[in-house]
Amino acid sequence: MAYRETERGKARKEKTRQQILQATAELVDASGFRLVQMAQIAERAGIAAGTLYRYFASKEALFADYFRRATEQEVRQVAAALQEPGQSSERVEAGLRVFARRALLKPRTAWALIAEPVDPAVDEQRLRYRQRYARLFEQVISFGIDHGELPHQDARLTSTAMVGALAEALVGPLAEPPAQNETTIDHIIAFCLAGLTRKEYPQ
Amino acid sequence: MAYRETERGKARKEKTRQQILQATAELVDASGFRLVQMAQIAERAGIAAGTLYRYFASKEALFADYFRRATEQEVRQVAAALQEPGQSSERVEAGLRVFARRALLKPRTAWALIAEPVDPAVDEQRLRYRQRYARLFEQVISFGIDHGELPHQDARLTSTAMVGALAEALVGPLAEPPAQNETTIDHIIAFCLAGLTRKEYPQ
DNA sequence: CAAAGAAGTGAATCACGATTCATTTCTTTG
DNA sequence: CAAAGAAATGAATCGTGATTCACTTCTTTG
Repeated sequence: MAYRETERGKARKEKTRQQILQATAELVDASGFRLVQMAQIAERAGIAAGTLYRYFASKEALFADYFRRATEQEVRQVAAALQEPGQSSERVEAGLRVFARRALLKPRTAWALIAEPVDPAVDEQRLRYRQRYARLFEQVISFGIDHGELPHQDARLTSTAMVGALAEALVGPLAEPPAQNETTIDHIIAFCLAGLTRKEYPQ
Repeated sequence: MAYRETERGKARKEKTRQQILQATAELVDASGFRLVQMAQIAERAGIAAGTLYRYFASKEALFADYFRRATEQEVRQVAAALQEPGQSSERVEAGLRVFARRALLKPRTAWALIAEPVDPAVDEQRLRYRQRYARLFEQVISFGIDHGELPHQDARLTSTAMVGALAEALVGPLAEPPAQNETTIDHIIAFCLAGLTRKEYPQ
C-alpha cells in the first residue's frame, strides 16, 4: 500500500486554500473583481495556474467563495454593533458607523462587495449579503417603531436608502479619497439619522 | 469626375448613425452594457457588423457616445426641474422626483448609467455625468444655505447621499420591481428631504 | 451610361484569458 | 527505498466576441 490522505496533508491543502483566498482578497482590493485574472491569483499565491482548479471548480466558484467569506465578516461586525444596548436610533447609528468605517478601510473591496457587477454565482451571494444587511437594520428599525422610539415608516425602504447613501458618499465615483475621514462619516450618518427619525411621512 | 459627398448622402449617414444609437439604447435597456454585443447592435440596426466601424471607431467609442447623449437628456430634465420657482427644498424635491421617475421608467438604463461598471472611456463620461448632477443639486442647496432656507451643511455630501439613496432604493438589487411606484418615490424623497433640512449637525 | 469613389458586407482573424491535461514532482506507506 | 497514489505544473487548447479587410454594391457626376 501507499499514499493515503493524512492530517498533515490535509493541513497543507488547507493552507494553500487560504493562500488562494488571501491572494484573491488582495487583488480584489487592488482592482475589483473584473480585472483580477486567475493567472495573477496563482502567481500571488505562489502556485501554478492549473493548481487553482484543484481547489476551486472555476473562477466563478472561487469568487463566490471569497465573496461569501468576506461578506460574512462584514455582516458579523455590523450585527454586533446593532446589538449594543441603547435606543433604536443609537443602535442604527452604531451599525452605520461600523459599516462606514470598514468601507473606508478598504474602499475598493467595499465597492466590489457592494456595487461592482459580477457573474451570476457571485451576484447571488451579493443578493444574500444585501438581504442580510437589510434584515439586520430592518429588525432594529421595526423594533424601534413598535416601541415608539421611531416614527412609523417602511423599515426596509429606510434601511435600503441608508445603505445607498453611505455607499455612494463613501465609495462612489464622486467620493474622492482625500475627503473621506471621520468627519465625512459623521455628516453622512447625520443625514441618515434625520431620515430615520423624521416626523412627517407621505400618506 | 465622380462621387463627392452630397447633402442627401450626409442625411442618409446621419440616419444610420441614429439607428445605431437607437439600437444601442434598446439593447442597453434590455440588459445593460456588459451583455450587449456589437453583432446584436448591427443586427437590430439593420446593418452588417463591419458597418458599425464606419461610424464608430470601437465598441468603447460607441458606448461612450451613447452614454454621453443619454446622460445629457437626463441632466437636462433634472436641471429644468431644479430651475422651477420655489423654496430651495421644494426645488430639490422636484429635481429628485424627476430623477426618480425617469429611473423607474427605464430601470435597466438607469442602472447602466448610474452604477454598472464599464470601460474606461465610458467611465470617464460617467464621472462627468455624476459631477454635473452633483453640481446641479449643490447649486440649489448652496443657494438655500446662503439665503437661510436650509441649514448649514456640506452641499456636495448631501447631494451625493441623496443620489445614492435614490439609486439604491429604486434600481439597486433589493429594489423589487413590483414594489416600485409613486408611493415608493414619495417615501424615499421624504427620507432625503429630512436629511436635507435636518437641524443638528456634527461639529 | 461609364468611371470614380464611397459605403456596406460578413467571413476570417485576432486578442484575451479561462480551463484542460499529459507529464513531473512530491508524500505516504510497508 | 520502491511502489502507489496524490498533488502540482504550465504549455497548449478552447471559447468568446471585437475587429479587420478583400470584395461587392451603391451613388454621384460628366
